[in-house]
Amino acid sequence: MLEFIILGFLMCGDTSGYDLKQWMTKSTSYFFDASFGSIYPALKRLEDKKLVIFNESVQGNKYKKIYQITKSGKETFMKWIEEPITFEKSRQDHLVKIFFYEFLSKDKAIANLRALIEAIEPVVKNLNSQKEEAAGQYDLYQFYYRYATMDYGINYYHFVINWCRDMIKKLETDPETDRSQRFKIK
Amino acid sequence: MLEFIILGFLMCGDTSGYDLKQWMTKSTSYFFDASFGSIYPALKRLEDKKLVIFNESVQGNKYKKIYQITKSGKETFMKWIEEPITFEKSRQDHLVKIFFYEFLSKDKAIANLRALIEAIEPVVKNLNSQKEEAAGQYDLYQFYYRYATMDYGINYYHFVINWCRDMIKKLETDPETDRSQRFKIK
DNA sequence: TAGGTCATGTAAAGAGTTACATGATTTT
DNA sequence: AAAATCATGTAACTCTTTACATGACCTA
Repeated sequence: MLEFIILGFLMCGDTSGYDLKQWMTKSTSYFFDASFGSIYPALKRLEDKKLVIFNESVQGNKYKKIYQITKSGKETFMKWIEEPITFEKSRQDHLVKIFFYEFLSKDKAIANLRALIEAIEPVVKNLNSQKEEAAGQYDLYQFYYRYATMDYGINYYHFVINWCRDMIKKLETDPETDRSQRFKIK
Repeated sequence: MLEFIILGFLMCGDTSGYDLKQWMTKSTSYFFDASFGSIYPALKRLEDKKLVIFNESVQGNKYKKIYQITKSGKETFMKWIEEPITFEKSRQDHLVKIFFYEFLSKDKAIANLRALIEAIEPVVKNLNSQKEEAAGQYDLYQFYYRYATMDYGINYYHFVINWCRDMIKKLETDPETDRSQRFKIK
């Protein structure tokens, strides 16, 4: 997966491993991210397979490896992008604890759900400002799909926040939902 | 994470490694799943830490290890469940290809988006019937949170499907969105 | 001149899946 | 009698992060 994403970014223009990470942080990190510890070895593998080449850019004593996609790399990428999208159930770690919230007191459940909302809110704000920034810089038509994935991200976060809010509301109005007493450790 | 989920299931009652997997498939697989290759070693680790114990259940020549949570296991679980929910950006693999769909022809993009919808639809249907099944068997109040997470799943899938439909509609009505010609391999 | 950022890379550890091995029991 | 399912377990592999190492450049 990571190797294809790198090829995708290189389809858009030559860049370094370091900058690749910056691009990911700015544009894909809300649905896909990678650390330097996986990016650099991935570039090495792509180089071994001759899907990318690099040119050393030296400025003073500072050097940079500028990677470029090869013809074979472009073909590999196009083959991948044309294939059907495989739908994998994605892990939603925040649901795991909530699934077992029957064991938590209602007050604590509400407090933790509120804290979750507060943890998500800055992420949406960040994504919103990224979208606005992108709107000023790029052509809406050419980057149609990127805008769409950003909208996906924003709406997905809103969905999670609204689901939490709904839950809090129901917990606050229904006096029957605290069953945690049953499970007190004896 | 897996170890805590196992403790959570054992909080609800004694069970075997095999049945643990069945429970996960039925109730958490749309946001968390694990294979036997991770469940059995996890049970072993929990046993080493004395958070669970097991009793051998022998019926004829067939044996089963029935695991039970210990007092220390319950305390470990309760400590975990009370902690704030950490929000991690979750990988949404289906977005990765779409992010780069500027390189795909509009026709192929639409076809692949339609295929994605068709891949998600049976998953929603499955989750819907699970929810109905659960509604008949369990107390709505006691399993309030489980219903809520199922609703999350169903609504999340609907969200993805609607986002894809919206995209298809926009692609079909707007003649400007096919820019893939630019990127043909020379 | 100290601390932050730029820039690349590696080693170890973590968390998981896939594939296999084993053998009993149940279904067709 | 064969095939599917029940039931446990291990070994190899994959993919990833974290932590570290190195060194240059930039800014307060």
